[in-house]
Amino acid sequence: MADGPKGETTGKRQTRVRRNPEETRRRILEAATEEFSAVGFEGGRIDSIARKAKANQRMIYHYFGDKAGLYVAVLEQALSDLREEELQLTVDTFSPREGLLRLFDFISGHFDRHPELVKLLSGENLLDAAHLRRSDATPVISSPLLGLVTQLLERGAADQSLRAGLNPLHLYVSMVALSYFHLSNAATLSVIFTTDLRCDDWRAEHRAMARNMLDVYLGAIA
Amino acid sequence: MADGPKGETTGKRQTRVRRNPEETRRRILEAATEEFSAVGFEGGRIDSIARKAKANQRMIYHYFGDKAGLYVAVLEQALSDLREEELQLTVDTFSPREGLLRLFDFISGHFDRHPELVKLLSGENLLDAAHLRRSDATPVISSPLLGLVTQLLERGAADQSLRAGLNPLHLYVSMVALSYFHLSNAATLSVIFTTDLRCDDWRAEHRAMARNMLDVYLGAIA
DNA sequence: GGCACTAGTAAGTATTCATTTACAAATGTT
DNA sequence: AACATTTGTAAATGAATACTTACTAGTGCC
Repeated sequence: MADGPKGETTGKRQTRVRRNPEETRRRILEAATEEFSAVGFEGGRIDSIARKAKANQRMIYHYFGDKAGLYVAVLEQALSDLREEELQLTVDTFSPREGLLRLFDFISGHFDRHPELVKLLSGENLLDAAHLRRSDATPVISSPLLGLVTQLLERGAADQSLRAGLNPLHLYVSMVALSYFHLSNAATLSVIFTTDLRCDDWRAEHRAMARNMLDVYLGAIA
Repeated sequence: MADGPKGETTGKRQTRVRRNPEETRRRILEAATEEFSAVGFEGGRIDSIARKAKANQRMIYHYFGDKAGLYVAVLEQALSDLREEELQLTVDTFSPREGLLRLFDFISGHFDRHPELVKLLSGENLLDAAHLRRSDATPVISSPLLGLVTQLLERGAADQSLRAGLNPLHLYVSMVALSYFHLSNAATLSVIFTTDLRCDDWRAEHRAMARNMLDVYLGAIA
């Protein structure tokens, strides 16, 4: 039983909520995603995350080990979510060109719907992917989408609707560049060009223009 | 005159180097550029910057006010350097299409030669351009390159080598996307795809592919 | 019901960090 | 030469921060 002084704190304590380890861990992860995507790893604060999660700081160390462990878990969760959606994609019923355009639509749509992923990836690159390199969850971060690009390019070479010998990784990186950059760098671009690159109209128009650029290119590499 | 205890420190002091305020300020700015481009604003450390600069921490506050002031000065310097190079560009003697390709070559070349600018811009976007917004050096951060894009598109519309009505900012942002993303996100892409996107061969090939994509697109919007 | 273990709370600790204080030396001005 | 100002050094300070310690309460198992 508690001694005097400590017994006093018992009176101060609010009644504890029922235990729910999965729910606590989930809330911590969600709060950490919000925090790290807003200010990056070094800007993130453990006490701020605990507060947002309505959990004790101790629980962060209990579930994740340390701040870096939490951050890696956040990255893995975000990349795992992306992978889950990528695994739903099928492009078998489309022509190679249309299939590639559908992949572009998926990529740009996913980044539009998940600005936190854009921020997390940008932040992790700032740190030279030092934390992601430590991840041992390779299967959850690997992207099946490159495989789809490869398949489509092979199919296009076979039916001669696309030129043979195209490098899928180069094409993939260009497609992602056209989907990602206007989101990731919207803040500085808006300041430098005194134009709001964040409004929905601008973004929709930009996606359409970028999609058209890709489409024209795919038509030309026929 | 020094009192007793403090007089003792005189004996400890190394002989001071000759004063050179411009040189000290330059070394601090250079060291801060290195530090902030490596780890971002929040990851940057004043003592680390002072050490790299071979200057006293006090001097950082003397010249720049505070950490944020130093960071803004770093951003302004980097953007001013870019602007200086952009102001050297002329595309008057080129066809609109060739002129735009030359601008693409400039953009991608500048980012290749200045990886610290890529990191600084990515880092500042992570912070929602909060520091850049505070900059009052608007003339040095504004980019003349968009004006060149605009001129070329207008000239192309006039001589009918390019379609009329194209939005210069959308085209500009796409051109920068194709020049920047493979550099800014090379770290995470290398981990996810277990391919080194940092080697020179990969980058040269990627630039050529991206340039071709732009070229094809410009040909198609004739 | 008792015991062992885990989830969770509250508070504390050591270190880090940006910034300031106090002062000395170099330099410019009179 | 004396004085004023600026550049620069060294150390200190207060706040922030990640993480740990000590403990309590909830839960599972026997």
